Amino acid sequence: MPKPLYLQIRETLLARMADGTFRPGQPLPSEFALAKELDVSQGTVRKALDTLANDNLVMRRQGLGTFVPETTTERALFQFFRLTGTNGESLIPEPVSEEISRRPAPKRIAQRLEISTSAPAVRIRRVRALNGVTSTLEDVWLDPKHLPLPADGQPLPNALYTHYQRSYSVSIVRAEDFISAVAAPDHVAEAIGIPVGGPVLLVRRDAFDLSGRLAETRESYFRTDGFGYSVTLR
Amino acid sequence: MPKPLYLQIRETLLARMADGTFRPGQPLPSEFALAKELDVSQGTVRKALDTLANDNLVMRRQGLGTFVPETTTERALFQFFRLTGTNGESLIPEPVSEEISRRPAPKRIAQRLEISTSAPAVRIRRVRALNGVTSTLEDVWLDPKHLPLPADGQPLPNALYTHYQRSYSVSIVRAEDFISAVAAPDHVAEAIGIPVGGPVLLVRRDAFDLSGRLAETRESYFRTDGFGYSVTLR
DNA sequence: TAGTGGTCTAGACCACGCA
DNA sequence: GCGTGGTCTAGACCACTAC
Repeated sequence: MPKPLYLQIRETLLARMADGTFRPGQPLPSEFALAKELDVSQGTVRKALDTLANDNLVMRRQGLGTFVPETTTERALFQFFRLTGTNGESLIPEPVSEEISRRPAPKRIAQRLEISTSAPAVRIRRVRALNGVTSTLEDVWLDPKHLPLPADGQPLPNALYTHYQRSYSVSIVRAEDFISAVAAPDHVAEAIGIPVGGPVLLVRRDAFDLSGRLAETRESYFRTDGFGYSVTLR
Repeated sequence: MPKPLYLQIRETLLARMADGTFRPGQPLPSEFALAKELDVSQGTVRKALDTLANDNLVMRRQGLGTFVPETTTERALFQFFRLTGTNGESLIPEPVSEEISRRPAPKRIAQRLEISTSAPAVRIRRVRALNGVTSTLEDVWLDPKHLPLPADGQPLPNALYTHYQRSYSVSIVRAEDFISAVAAPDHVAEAIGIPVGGPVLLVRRDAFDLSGRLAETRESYFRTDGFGYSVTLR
């Protein structure tokens, strides 16, 4: 019992995005061109493209074409940065400091990255501000075999996802967040200017690329006076 | 410049769900029947139904029909209860205590419900347990003109949304959560057995019905040792 | 067997962006 | 004016459910 045609087409198109045949920012061939090449009707190609557009995996613009989305800074912020002000206004994080190191990952991180605790992993520790107030410390962990990351000392873009895509052709398309409240550890409290043990939001995030592979895992601490994590369920 | 036909059909069908012409648990007329009645092609009705199904506003089952979803307990838990264990397992809240009262709402609540701070509102204060551990206290606030709610002393179902639908034909279809970390206030700490001032997750939720109207607002405190709020972004 | 939604096709016309 | 995606239609056949 094979999958429906349009889902097979979807997989084909996704594979071409993952392997670089279709590149971010570039248009896909037109519906008719794809239909002819893949030997199905234009309506079936359309249905495949519709499901992809629905998952934010392509962007369609009438009169222009169907595009592989670029992980622009705006897009990364809009799609994946869920912190808003108390009234729902969006916020833009401003860099305060960052530090890249290579070190063995703690067990819980190593497990998520599926690497050994003795192998060195890349850790990016960033402190950022919201509305001018230093309010977040986050540790991003990467498997260097997958995302080697730049030499130390080189400044990172504010939006890492943009950088993954441009430098390594890794497009982040899905993130799973696990949110809890914890007492601020010493280094967090110091970095973001709150009392040790004060309540902070801890967001553990696993981010996945086009092929469904885990690309990074991060742990972000936020002070939440004046803002919070917003999400809509339907 | 009128809306596309299929969106007009969508609105028509939504209106019929909101006004009770189509009732929860009941099937809609078939695609062909709707097409004939509304004088459009079956494909257009299908497209309207597809968008509704995509938003979880109808449920389609091949060979059976298209149904107005019932807010079953399972559905309410699956769709709107985002607390999971550390490894992502779903959790089922068990009632510990509840107390219904009518009282003026604090200003921030009154503003969200769009009622006056002097008018009495309904407050449901519930304490619930997860995995046998008392871990959440939540205050649900209602506008009695919209959802009068049962006489005191009468037990409430564990899932309020089910009750709203059965007793008042109010179907909750969308919720907006705003999540922060706070120091546990006295009454929360006492209720869920943690130290006063310890970190707890505070989830403020606005829940909306089929017609887009705010049906309730709630503030839930959770201790997050052993579980957390899970969400997937794409 | 009858009726439902699911897939697939084919073709017409519209709205938009651009040269 | 041309090519793109967006809407709408019509009809064929498949897969599932109920009786």
